[in-house]
Amino acid sequence: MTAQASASQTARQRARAELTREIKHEARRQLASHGAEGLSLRAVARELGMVSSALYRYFPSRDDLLTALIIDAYDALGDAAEAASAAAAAADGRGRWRALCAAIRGWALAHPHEYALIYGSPVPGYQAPQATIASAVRVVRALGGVLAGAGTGVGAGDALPRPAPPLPEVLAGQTAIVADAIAPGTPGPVIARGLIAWTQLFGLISFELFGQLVGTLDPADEFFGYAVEQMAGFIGLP
Amino acid sequence: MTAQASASQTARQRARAELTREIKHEARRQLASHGAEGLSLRAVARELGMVSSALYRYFPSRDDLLTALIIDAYDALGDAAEAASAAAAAADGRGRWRALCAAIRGWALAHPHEYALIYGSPVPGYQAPQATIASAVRVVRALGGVLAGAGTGVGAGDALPRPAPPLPEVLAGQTAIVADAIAPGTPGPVIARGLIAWTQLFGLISFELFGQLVGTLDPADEFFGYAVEQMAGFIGLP
DNA sequence: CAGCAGTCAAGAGCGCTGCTCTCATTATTG
DNA sequence: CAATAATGAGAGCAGCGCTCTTGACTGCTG
Repeated sequence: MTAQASASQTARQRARAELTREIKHEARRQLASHGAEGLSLRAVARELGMVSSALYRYFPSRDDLLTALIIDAYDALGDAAEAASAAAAAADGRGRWRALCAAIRGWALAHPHEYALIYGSPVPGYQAPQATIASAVRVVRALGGVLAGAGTGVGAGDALPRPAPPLPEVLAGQTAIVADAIAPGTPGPVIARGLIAWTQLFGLISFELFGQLVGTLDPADEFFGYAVEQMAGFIGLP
Repeated sequence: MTAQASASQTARQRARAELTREIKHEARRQLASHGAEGLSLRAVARELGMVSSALYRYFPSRDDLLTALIIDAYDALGDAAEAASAAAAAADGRGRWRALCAAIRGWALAHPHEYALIYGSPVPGYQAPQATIASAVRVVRALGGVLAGAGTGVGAGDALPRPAPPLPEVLAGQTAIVADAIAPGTPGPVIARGLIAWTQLFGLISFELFGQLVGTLDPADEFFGYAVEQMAGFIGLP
């Protein structure tokens, strides 16, 4: 119920917003160098020249600070994905798929700890709040954009490289929900294959980042490119 | 240089082995209830009725205890995979693939924290020692066993549902190394597709366990089954 | 059989963590 | 201008991983 317009905040409000940003910035720096487990409120406060207890005026707990970083990370990845999707020609489904995969992997390699924060094992007692979901769905929606033009043009699911078996009941309902959210009107089997490609994409990136590929597929660039093309065929992109 | 035969250890040696096992057992219990981050040496010692410093006689650091748990987890998963593979009929490639996937997912769902320990984000400063790799490769080798009978019978990579493009140079070398390790004689494109299926399998399981599927594919049983069949076709299983 | 070397659990203590509470100061509001 | 709310500082609590020292115990050897 403040009479102030949001454009002209009070000095205190501006200072608060500024400090909140600085705290997140410093926390992200520590996250990048020491990982989520090494993120310490006291160290952040120390670096900012304040005392640790003062930090609790801005984030009520360490988990809340982590949640803020998680949302920021989802949004940063969502930005990268949406930008790559928008830059690609709408008619070239496979090209857009390539660009999208490359953008996602590129962001992950550039921000490994932030990627681990959102796609790695969740911190034990930590339950992702509803607020993160809206940001998390953005990258999935970008993938849905590719899917929308995949199977529909040439006659529903028949364009798939192999005849797709009909979906069992529960799965049909689930894919319908997903379709409504990310690619309305897309038939269930196409959605299902897209979701399989989605899990493959992030499974590969996670394996690369988390060290499952060392010693074998170590420079994973070629394998990643190969997988992207194979999965493009798998989801029915021409 | 002890004159004792390993079968008849001294009382001290047996006591040491026993306590080492008990420590790992209690640590695994805490891991299952509080996660890796919540694993506390002091709590383990407390539960065992000893003082924390005594525990350092058995594991020089918390990381060493975690490493022991990681190796145990890889071995447990390897056991489950090998048992499932051995139980399936050798001639039925797709049946063996199904059994293998089900066994791996089943173990993961039954031991989520241990799964997160080995396939989740690695703890920051922690570098997986060489000793873990030997155990980690077992489940991959089990998957290779399925692959060995996949594309070879009907004429190399031509049995694949879609013509597989030739592998780029580096990837060809990498798949050759992998083939030697898990499925000797298998052509590169078959190996590459198998590795893609591998990343898809674990990507899906990780998504399910780490909460990326809640609200959409939440009971993931049907989707998992569908993905297994689709990937079976993808890697060329009849 | 006595003595000695090696092994062990225990205790105290260091520096760190997240978090809470109180208190003085400052900015905003009626 | 005075009341109110927000803010930062400080002290303190319980917990953590880890180190070092101390005293007791075990099993081998002279």
